[in-house]
Parts: sequence; structure tokens; C-alpha cells
Amino acid sequence: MTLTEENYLKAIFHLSTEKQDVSVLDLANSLEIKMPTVNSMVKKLAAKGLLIYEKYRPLSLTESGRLEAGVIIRKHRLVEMFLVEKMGFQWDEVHEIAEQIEHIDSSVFFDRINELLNHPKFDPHGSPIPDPEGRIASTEYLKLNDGQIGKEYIFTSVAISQSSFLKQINKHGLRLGDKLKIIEILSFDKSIVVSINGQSTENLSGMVAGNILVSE
Amino acid sequence: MTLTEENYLKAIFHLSTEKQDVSVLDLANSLEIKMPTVNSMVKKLAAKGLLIYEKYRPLSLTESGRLEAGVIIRKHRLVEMFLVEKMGFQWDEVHEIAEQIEHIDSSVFFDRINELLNHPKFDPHGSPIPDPEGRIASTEYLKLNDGQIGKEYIFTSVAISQSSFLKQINKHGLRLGDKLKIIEILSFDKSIVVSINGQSTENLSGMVAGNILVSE
DNA sequence: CTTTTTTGTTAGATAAATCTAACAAATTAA
DNA sequence: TTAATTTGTTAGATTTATCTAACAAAAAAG
Ligand SMILES: [Mn+2]
Ligand SMILES: [Mn+2]
Ligand SMILES: [Mn+2]
Ligand SMILES: [Mn+2]
Repeated sequence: MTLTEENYLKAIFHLSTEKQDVSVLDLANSLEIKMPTVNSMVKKLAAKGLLIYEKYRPLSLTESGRLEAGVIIRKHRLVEMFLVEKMGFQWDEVHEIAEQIEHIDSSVFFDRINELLNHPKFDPHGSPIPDPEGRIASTEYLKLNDGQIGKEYIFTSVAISQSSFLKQINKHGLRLGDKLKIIEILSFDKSIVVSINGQSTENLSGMVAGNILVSE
Repeated sequence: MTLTEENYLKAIFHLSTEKQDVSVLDLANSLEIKMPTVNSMVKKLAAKGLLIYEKYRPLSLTESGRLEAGVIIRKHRLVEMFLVEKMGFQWDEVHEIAEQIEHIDSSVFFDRINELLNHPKFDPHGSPIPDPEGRIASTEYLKLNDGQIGKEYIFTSVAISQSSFLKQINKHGLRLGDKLKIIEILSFDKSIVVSINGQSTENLSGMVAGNILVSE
């Protein structure tokens, strides 16, 4: 597989977890590539048996396509974990580097990272690391802004990797594993007031809360 | 610069250290790319001011081309050192991985490797690591088979990175820093008998000795 | 139910990096 | 010093991944 094909598969995979129907336009927007280019690339991926393509129908990965995507996501997340745990990077610095290193073709390299990290199950953003075959554990995370007032949740993962978002999470004093209790949802802008580990309280914008993933 | 351009520059750089005149054919052989392709690529690199090209004349890098090559070689060698020192790889396993990682575009990544290794000056094969601007220290290494009988040398570096060669060096029980005394040069096949640190003796073929670099 | 807007497709062009075939210059051998 | 060989160049084709322009289908709005 080429780097380009790997990026298409990964993008389709990620879009599928956000919305059940993935369109050519979604893919084009997510990859910042024009629709006709995407249209011809998905035909090519379909010819390789990695996705199902029928004119004017939503795209979907085949089992094989999902596993191929999973293998790349595994490499990405292992690298992110290595950068944080073994090389001293912050969680907001690693995504861009991992976007490149995930395409390195060397099983010994990623196997060694996996061993040095003691076979981690999650990356620094709380996302699950697929197994070596590309199978990914399904997670039952809830967006914080879908939570109920008065209930306490555990901050388990983040939905996006944008550095500016992760830095803002830092600013709010939030860390994975924190207990977040929803105190109040402000009617004016839908921002959410949470207590953090029963100690401080913070006001999180809807945009921030929508990318905070929690479990019960 | 594209990955392809980086590989051309690096190849020209390395060929220049082996022979003063680098031809289009040399480059084509070294990159395993056909001559007409190389011919048009060198014109392109010349247009970018990275090398001097005149029809039917040997190729040579400009100062700028040399520095660009040096920067890539720096990344390659830093990575090799990191793989050996921090990730537990053997010196015969790292070259192929470094060939890929050297193209990663992230100064923080390579800066961090450099810091974690305490600004190393040499890679695991004894090759000097260029400075961040791409300037490379000139080395005065001698090929072992150009040495004199009875003289003792220090095994300082290897001329090639092929895994099979490095494994054979291991088999001979040789390690960088060993003292090698040339006991005898066998007239039949030009193989060389050396004593290693005054302890054991080994017979090294001309092919092996030609890739062992020593200093006095 | 039309009309408008959005989404998707086709056709054809372009740039990068490669190739083969043909030919020309330079070098080496006879 | 001519002929043969090696090396280098030109011309033109191919593949991959991209684009724009034009058109067509589907979905949304009126
Ligand atoms: Mn990431
Ligand atoms: Mn991540
Ligand atoms: Mn190397
Ligand atoms: Mn090396």
C-alpha cells in the first residue's frame, strides 16, 4: 500500500466512527483533497477489495480495509505512546510526528516499541491501540456534553488530536482519569460547569465538552 | 525537498567521498534507477542550485547541496544511534529503518533524539554525525587493507552498512575501538591476518578488510 | 411537485518520477 | 587512427496522485 492509500483508509475509518454514513464529500473535506480525486481513489481502493463503492452510495470499508486501517492506527498510537513515555514529549506534540512515522515499513521497529512500552492498550489520548492484526477494541465512550447534570464521569479520552485543543485541556487543569461531575449546563451558550476530582470547578465551552470523552 | 530529491543528494554525497568524480552512471547504479531518469533529475537539482551539471561532465554538489545532504545524513545517523542506544537494536539492524526515518520532517523530533543521546558525535558504525547545519567533520580513516604489516591500528569505522557485512564483522569478533595489528598479508588471495587487542588472531578477506576503516 | 442546492461523476489536464528506444559523445581497444 | 565499447542524452510513453470544468443525480427547499 502507498502512503496515499494508507491515509485514505485511515480517514474513512475515523469518519465511520463519527457518523455511520461516509460520503465522498466527507472524505474530500477530511483529506483536503478535491472530490474528483477522491472519487477516482475510492474506485481504486474498491478494486483492491478494501472498500465497497457503488455510485452515489455511502462508502464503507470491507473487513480487510478495516484491518488494514487498524494496523496503521496501531502504529500511529504506539508511536504516540512511545514519544510521550520514552522521549518526554507532551500529549499535544505527538500527533503530527506520528502521522509521519505511522507509514514506516518495519515490523521489528513497531514490535520493539510495543515491547519497550509493555504492550500498552491505550495511547496518550486514551484511544485504544488495535491488536497486531488491526482489530480494534470497541469503546463505549460518551461525549461530556451528552452527560447528565449531577452525574460524575471519568475523563477517559479525547475525540480530536489538534494541539490547540489539547493545550486548552491542559489550561483547564484536566487530565485523563480525572473525575468530572457535571454541576450545571448554562442555557445561554450550552457551556458546562464541572467539578474536577471534587476539588476545583471549571467552565467548559460546548466545543470543548463535545470533544471530551467520558465513561461512567 | 521531496524524498526522491533527498535520496539523490545523499547518494551523490556518499559517492563523492568514495571517488572524486561522480558520473551519471555511478548515480544510476547506486540508486538502482535508469540513466535517463537520473539525467533528468540531476538537471532538476542543478536548476535548484543543489548541484553543478554540465553535459558529459562529472557531477558535483554545490555548497548548498552538500549541506542539505549533510542534514539528512545527520538525521540518519542520529536515528541509528538512538535505535542502538535507546531501543536495544544491533548495529546491523538499524540502517534500513534509518533510511526511512531520515525523511521525517520534524525538527523537535530529531532535536529530542540528539538531547537524549547527549549530542553524540558518531553513529554506531563510527561515522561522524554532521552538525545541525549539515557540516560534516572530515575524517582521516584508512582502509585496513591499505595498512602496513606489523603496524597496529584502531578499528574506528565501517565503510558500508550492509547487514551481512556487519554480521560477519560480529562473527570475526571485531568491535569498534579494537586494536588491530596486521600480522601478515597472504599473497594468494590478499586476505589479512590480524591480531585483535593482542589476544586472538583472525583472517579477514580482502573484501572484508576493504570495508574496515582504521586510524592510527 | 418543481426548483434550487448539494453532492457525485466524467473527462481531460498537469506534475513528479519513472521507464524504453534511439541516438550521440567520449573513452578504450585494436 | 579507426573501430568498438561505454557513457550520456533526447524523445516519448507510463503510472500515480492531483487538479479544473462541465455535467448529472440526489436531496432539500419552496
Ligand atoms: Mn494522533
Ligand atoms: Mn492519539
Ligand atoms: Mn546507515
Ligand atoms: Mn551508520
